Amino acid sequence: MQSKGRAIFHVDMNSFYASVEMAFDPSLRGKPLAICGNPAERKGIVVTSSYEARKKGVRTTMPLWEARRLCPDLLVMRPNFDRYRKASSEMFKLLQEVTPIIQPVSIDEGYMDVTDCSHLGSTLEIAQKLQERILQELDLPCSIGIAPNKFLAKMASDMKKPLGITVLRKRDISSILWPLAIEEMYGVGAKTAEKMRTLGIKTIGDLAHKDKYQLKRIFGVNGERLANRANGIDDRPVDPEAVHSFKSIGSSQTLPRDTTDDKELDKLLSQLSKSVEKRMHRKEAIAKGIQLMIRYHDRKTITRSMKLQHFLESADEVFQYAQTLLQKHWNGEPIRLLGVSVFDVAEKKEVGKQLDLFTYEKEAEKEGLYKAIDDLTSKFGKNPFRRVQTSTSDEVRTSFQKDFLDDYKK
DNA sequence: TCTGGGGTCCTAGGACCC
DNA sequence: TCTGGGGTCCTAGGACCC
Repeated sequence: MQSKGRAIFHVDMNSFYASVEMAFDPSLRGKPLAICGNPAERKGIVVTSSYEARKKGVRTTMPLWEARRLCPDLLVMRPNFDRYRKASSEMFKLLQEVTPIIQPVSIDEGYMDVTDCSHLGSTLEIAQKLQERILQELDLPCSIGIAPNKFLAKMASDMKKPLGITVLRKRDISSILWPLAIEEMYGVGAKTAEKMRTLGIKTIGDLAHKDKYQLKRIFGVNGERLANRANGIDDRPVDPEAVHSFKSIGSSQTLPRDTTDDKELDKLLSQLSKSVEKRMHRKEAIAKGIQLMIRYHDRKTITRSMKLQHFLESADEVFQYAQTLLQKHWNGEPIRLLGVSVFDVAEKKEVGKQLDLFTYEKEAEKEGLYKAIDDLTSKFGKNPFRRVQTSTSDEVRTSFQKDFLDDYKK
C-alpha cells in the first residue's frame, strides 16, 4: 500500500493560551504568566502557563495557591476562549496553505500529511517555513514533529520546546524513542505506567521488547496497540473529516459551594442545558441520548443516561430530561458538580429525511406523548419499541408505534 | 482548606434474539 | 426436559488526552 512511506507533521502550539495573551499584549512577554479559573468559584487551577512560570515549577492543573507559592510574582489571567478560538483558526489557515490533508486534534495541535508536498521543498524546509510563518504572522511559537506516522510525529513534537523541529525516522527509534521513560509515552497515563512498572517495563524500549500476547492479555487491545507504537508501527491516516464528527456534546460546572438546594441545582441544570443547546445549534446537530453527571462532595462521580425515542434539540427538552435523571438518581448528598451532555449525535440535515418517515413520531411529538413513552420505558426498564427496532423495517416500526400510541391514548 | 472542563475510546455485565 | 453459544444493544465506569 504505502510503498514509499509517509511524511507526517504534528504541529503543537507552545503554551498556547499564554502565548496568545502575549501576542495580544506584548507587555506580558518574558513574564511568568498563568491562565487560571476563578479560585473564588473553586476553579483556581492552572490551565496553561508561560515558560517563565514553568521554570519556577508551575504546572498545568496545579492549584493557583500552589503556583503562587512557587512563583510569587506570577501574573494571573482568566481565559479568553474567543480569543484562543480566533488564533487557532488563523493558525490552521496557515497549515491549510501547505496541504488540505490536515486533522485538527484540539484547539492548539493538529496533524498534516505532507507526503505529496515535495514540490514545496524537503520536509524539513516545509516545517521551517511553516514554523517561521506562524511566528511572524501570528506571533505564536510552535513545535513540529516530523515522522513516518502520527504516533512518532506526536512524540517528536514533544522533544524540543519551544520552537523546536524534530525529525524522528524509523531508524532513530532505538536510539531516540526507546530510552524514554514509559511515562513519556503518548497513551500511557498514570495507571498504565504504574501497572507497567510492576511488570518491569521502565522505558518505551522495554515495552517494545515485551511479548505482545502477554501485553494483550493484561491490557486488552490497548496493550497490543501500545506495543506496536513502541515499535514505531501506526497506520492511522491523517483524516481531515474527523473534525466534523462528534460523538457527544456536553457542558459541566463546579458549584461555588457543595449544595443540596433544589433551586440552586435546577438553576445550574438550566444553564448547562442552554449551553448544550447553543453548541448543538452551532454545530447543526441533534441528538438521541442524554446523560447527567453528578459529582458529590467527596468527588465520587456517577453518570446516568437515557436513550430516547426522538431527537433532542431545545434547551427546554434537554433540561426536562436532565431534571428527571437528577430526581431519579441523586442520593441526597451534597453535590459539587453537575454535567449535562447529549450523545448519539447526528447532523440535522442528514436526519431530516428519516424524520419524515416517522409520521407518528412527529405526531406524537406534537402531542407531547414522548415524555409518556420515555416514562414507560424507564418504568419497565426496557424499551417498548426494542423488538421492532432491532429486527424489522421502518414500516413495521411505524405501524407498531401507531398501535402503541393508539393504545396509550385510550 | 488541592484537584476545571472539553472530549474519545474501551470494557464489562445484563437483556434479549436466533 | 434440559441446555449452548454467537451476536447486538444498552448502561455505567474508567483511562487517557488537551
